[in-house]
Amino acid sequence: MTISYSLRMQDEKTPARAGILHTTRGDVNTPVFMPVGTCASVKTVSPHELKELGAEIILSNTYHLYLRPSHELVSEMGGLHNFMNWDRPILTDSGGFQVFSLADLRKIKEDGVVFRSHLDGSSHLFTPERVMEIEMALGADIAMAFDECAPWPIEPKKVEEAMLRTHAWAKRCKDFHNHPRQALFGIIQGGTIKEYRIASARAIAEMGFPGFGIGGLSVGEPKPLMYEMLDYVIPQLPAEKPRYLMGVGSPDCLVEGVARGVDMFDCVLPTRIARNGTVMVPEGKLVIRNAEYARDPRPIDSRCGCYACKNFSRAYIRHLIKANEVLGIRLTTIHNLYYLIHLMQDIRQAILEGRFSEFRKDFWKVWKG
RNA sequence: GGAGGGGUUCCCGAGUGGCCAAAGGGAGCAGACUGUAAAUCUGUUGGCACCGCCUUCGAUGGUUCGAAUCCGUCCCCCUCCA
Repeated sequence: MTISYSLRMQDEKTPARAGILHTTRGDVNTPVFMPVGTCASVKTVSPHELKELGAEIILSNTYHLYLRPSHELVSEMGGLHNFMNWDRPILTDSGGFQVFSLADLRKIKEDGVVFRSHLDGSSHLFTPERVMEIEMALGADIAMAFDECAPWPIEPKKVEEAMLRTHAWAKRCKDFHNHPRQALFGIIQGGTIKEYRIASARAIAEMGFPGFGIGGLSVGEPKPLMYEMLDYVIPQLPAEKPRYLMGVGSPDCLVEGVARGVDMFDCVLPTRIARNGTVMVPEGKLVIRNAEYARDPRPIDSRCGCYACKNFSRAYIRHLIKANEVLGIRLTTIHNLYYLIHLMQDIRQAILEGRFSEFRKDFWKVWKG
């Protein structure tokens, strides 16, 4: 077994749980938030800083690294960890999300997906087998199966097609994958249809992956609908394996995801909104670029222990953002990542101490959205 | 002193009789952002009693049904020649 999950504490009132994900590159405490480094870099922050922020595992992307600099080059440079100088666990997404996000540049076929490169227009066929080759070459600790992330809203027929294709591809990924030090996670689809979600969870669970991605959510559907889907999916999954809610990362969704039994999350939200001048605070978000903070001497959040909050005022950070100084987006990125990583630490602690429900209640008392 | 060019809405800058409250860019203000084609994108930026009216294109006086656009005078800036 390349990866295993051990449960430390199961919440009594909810499916929430705290555990440890054991990988060949070390343990990861769950529930965990994984910062996203699509192109082998968590935008604006160094691996050293990521560690200081408390990041235990990060995400990278098969499709983007395949296009540039190419998986062969990464492999030649000693694999992804060596290439980017990150010695903790890495999870690579398969390119399944790009089936959704680059919808105008791809064509789905039964055998795989033909992408037209956004870099130079060239065509690239992504089959499950090809994706496995690329992910094995990159050498992350966890690889994701190649799936079809469907948009929302969409006709039920299309949801079913995407789901069945994802199942077929998951099987092909599993049959092809043979990296000795890399775990392969399957991905559950099924849109926002209860029957499909349950069927997909069962089908993927049956294939015996060491962990499960819950995909196709957080693509525009209302949050309550996403929560509802989690309520259907999680009970179908084996308790001894980790569950990963893909692409979810707003604080409220993290709390509610954990409350439903999710162990892992990733999201570009904290890093992206940071670059666009917004920071996360317990009340929700604070648009630091707005004029009301021009003369605000306070830190982003006086309760926060991050480097930005320990050293700089809102006025200064706003100035940096407005002036397009890179330090500005670095500080907001550092703050947002710190906030989410520490939110997860707090959640873990609450679960371990048997007070998760109170924690959740307190979170919602403060949260304004 | 002579010759030429120019002064446009916060800034740069287009417009040379009506379709002009005036292109475009910048700056400003606000919104969006959830497995990253994103330091991106969208909206907005004279006033108001806002499907209409008022004020604005250096100043002022004219021509005209109608002027940022044409004419007179004045003010200011730039280039070249003395």
